[in-house]
Amino acid sequence: MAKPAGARVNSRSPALDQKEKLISATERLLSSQGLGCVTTRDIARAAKVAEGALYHHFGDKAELILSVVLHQLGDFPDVLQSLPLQVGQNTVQKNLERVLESAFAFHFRMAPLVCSLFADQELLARVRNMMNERSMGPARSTSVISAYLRAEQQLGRVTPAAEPETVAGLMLAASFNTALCDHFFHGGSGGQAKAHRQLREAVRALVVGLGPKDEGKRTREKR
Amino acid sequence: MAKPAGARVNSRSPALDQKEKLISATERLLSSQGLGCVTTRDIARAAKVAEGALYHHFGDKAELILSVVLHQLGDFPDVLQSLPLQVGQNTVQKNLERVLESAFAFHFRMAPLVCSLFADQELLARVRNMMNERSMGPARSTSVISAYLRAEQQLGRVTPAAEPETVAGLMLAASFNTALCDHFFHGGSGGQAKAHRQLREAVRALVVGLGPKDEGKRTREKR
Amino acid sequence: MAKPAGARVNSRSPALDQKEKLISATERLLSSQGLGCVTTRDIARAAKVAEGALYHHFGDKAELILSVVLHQLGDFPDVLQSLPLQVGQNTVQKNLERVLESAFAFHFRMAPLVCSLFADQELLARVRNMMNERSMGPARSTSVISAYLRAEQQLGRVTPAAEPETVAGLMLAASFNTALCDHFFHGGSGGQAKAHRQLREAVRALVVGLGPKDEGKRTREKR
Amino acid sequence: MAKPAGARVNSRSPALDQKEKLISATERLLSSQGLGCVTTRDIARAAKVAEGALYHHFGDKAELILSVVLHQLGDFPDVLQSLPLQVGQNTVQKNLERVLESAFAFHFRMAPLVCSLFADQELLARVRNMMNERSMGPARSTSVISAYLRAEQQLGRVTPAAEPETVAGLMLAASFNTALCDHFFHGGSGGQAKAHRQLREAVRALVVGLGPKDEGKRTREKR
DNA sequence: AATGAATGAGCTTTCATTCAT
DNA sequence: GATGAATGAAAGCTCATTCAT
Repeated sequence: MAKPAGARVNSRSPALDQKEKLISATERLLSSQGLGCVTTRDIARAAKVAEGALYHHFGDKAELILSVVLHQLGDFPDVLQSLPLQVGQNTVQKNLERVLESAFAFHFRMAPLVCSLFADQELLARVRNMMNERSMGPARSTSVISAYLRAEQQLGRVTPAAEPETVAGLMLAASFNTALCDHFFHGGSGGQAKAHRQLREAVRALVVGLGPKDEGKRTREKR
Repeated sequence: MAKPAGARVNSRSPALDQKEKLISATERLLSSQGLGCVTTRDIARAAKVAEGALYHHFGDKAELILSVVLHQLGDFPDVLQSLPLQVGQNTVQKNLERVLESAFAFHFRMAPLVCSLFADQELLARVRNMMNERSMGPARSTSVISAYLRAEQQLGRVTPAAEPETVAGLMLAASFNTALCDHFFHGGSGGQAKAHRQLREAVRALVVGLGPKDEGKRTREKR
Repeated sequence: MAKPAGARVNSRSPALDQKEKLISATERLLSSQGLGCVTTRDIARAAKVAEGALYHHFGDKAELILSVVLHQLGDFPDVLQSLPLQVGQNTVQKNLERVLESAFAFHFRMAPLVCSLFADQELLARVRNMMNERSMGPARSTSVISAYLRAEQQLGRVTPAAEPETVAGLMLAASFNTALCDHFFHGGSGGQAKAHRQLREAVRALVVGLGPKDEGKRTREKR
Repeated sequence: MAKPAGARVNSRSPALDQKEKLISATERLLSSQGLGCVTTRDIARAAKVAEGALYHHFGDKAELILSVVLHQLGDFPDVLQSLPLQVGQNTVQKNLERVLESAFAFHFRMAPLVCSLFADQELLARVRNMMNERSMGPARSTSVISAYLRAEQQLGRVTPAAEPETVAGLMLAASFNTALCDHFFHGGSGGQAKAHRQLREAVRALVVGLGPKDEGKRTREKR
């Protein structure tokens, strides 16, 4: 992701160029064709690179796919970094809605690829290992959100009766599920608007029961 | 043309036998190897059937896969049929927990296959069409659960503030997500117990905010 | 071809029925699809007969094909039988034209099948043997025509300079060639009219040089 | 991308080598086994090339066959180019005999393959299109020969009564027919000598009627 | 490093033939 | 005899991977 100033005027090291071109071409193809139908030839052609070059940068096709998965999975958590700053700001609901919007964008992007890994258990296992080693996975997002919720509990803006981990998990589940269904039933072209509305309602449903005891109604009224 | 009752004691028409053997062998293989890695050869061998037989019973490989998907998807909704009978019985939470247990078993079984359809957009499209024609999909489950919730609202056991559709959706999302993550991160062998606990907590989190206003604590105490 | 009065009211022996149905169905299919694309299943379906029945009547598929070839090849020479009767009648040219018309109809029918035998040298060899054993082949047609020509030479209606065998061969070659080209270049739907005109001209070209010395012009004028 | 002059002494670009090897191996196999029995595996083995290589050079098997057909069909018309130069030389009969000799060699080579195309109507259609686009076909040969005949008519060496087109067509029909029958009835190993004699006689039969009026020894005079 | 022609194992699918009913 | 489900060898074709240039 860092972009070192290249020595050559016109580009970074061609090697890096190629590697990135391969990854982004693969990403593009995967989003339109499905893991099982993308060939190394397609990729090389789309990246405008020789087929053999793929094997300079990646041990095999699976490794390239792995890189793409990593690339896609990598860029989400950053979105969450601003959440802690929102503690006590706006309304809890508004803050959570904003987070879910990002989460959804992320889930919407990565769902087809991540799901299609199930088509190749071996590849899935490799991804699993990789993610375990780097402790990636939804746990991180969950913990950011639940930390936020705990902080709001401290401020009395969320009932202490709520289980932050569970609520966070529910929210992310809703987001991922909505994204997945959109792809599954509408080929990813289904009403994004509808998806967002669903998510807002999910947040509200959760917040309804999370507001400070005597505030329950008000929270709802604010919205 | 006549289909004489088989002379063999132990089986129905061999044709049906073969068809079923093919489907169940495929089901088995798919769950252990992934859609993209299962060949017709594997299937025939596992079903102890000639490779050509596959094409007597199914137009092509995709149609067989489709049958398996249908087979897996088909047996869930029945589980929900008893839910309406529970209205007013036990506690709301207990009833929902029980439903989610079935849902989870179903989701746990079908998630890998359904997800792996994303690896083959063409096949996915066929499944999509099939499901649309038969109006399968999560909408049905959601509506059963939300109908139940509405009934409980009438009885005053669930706060009228709750949006039944949304709550039902959240519950199913939680179930599917838990199942999926279990497969993704633990190869399906991860702690089923842990998954069930998570789901119970999810139900509680939702019920916390859904109990009748002055009962919130009690609901929790009961558990 | 003989049709013995069947014992049963409604049909001849079903076995014969089947055999004929198979042959004529095959004939029909071959004329529209090409030897290499006609499967035993197609044949059985077209003949409304079980696939296995084919093997009661014929040792294998090739034998059925062989029968069809025989059937097609068989019905021509009869057409020529009336030629000897024409000696001295009408004009030579008219008589030859009439013969060529029949020859062409025959050639037009059998050319695609006979030619497609070249796609399977083994089958071709079997046909060859069969034809040799029965001394089938163009030799017979040639000899009928050349006998006719010789007779006309006796009558002075054809110049003695003509080589009857050669002329007969040229005529049949023209007929077969015209039929073949029609199929090859126009899929058999090419102008039949044009083909007939070509053949008439071929006959004339040959007769022009064959007429008795002082009759050459007249022959042509008559036409 | 650059195509360096091969380091190997003995060959052109290996790619060209392969393509040619494939074509000539296919040609060889086709002449001994028949279109319907030659598999891509056979071809690859005979060409000492990997099976996959076939698909680098040709879109599919049919395209390779097409190339072979083109290759066979391509080299004839050149033979005719010298014919115009013979106008007025030698005797008409000698000139025509010489042409027919070449034609026969050509027909003898290509007949089995061209005929076997009838076994696969789809392939036949492709060949038909290809030939139409390039205006190949017997028309060209016919027109060269008939142009020659017309020139000889001008010189008075051929009677003006002859229809050059028709005579040319008859000659080529005789040639093709002779070749075809040789393959059909004698597997291509039948007496070539006999075939040549037949053709010479055919030419004579035609020329008998084509000689100039005052030269033709009667037969010709009359016409 | 970069190329892309070449490889060949392995895929889905077809089809002549068999055989229990 | 008649059936058609079942067989399995073999077909055409694909594609991840290698390697000479």
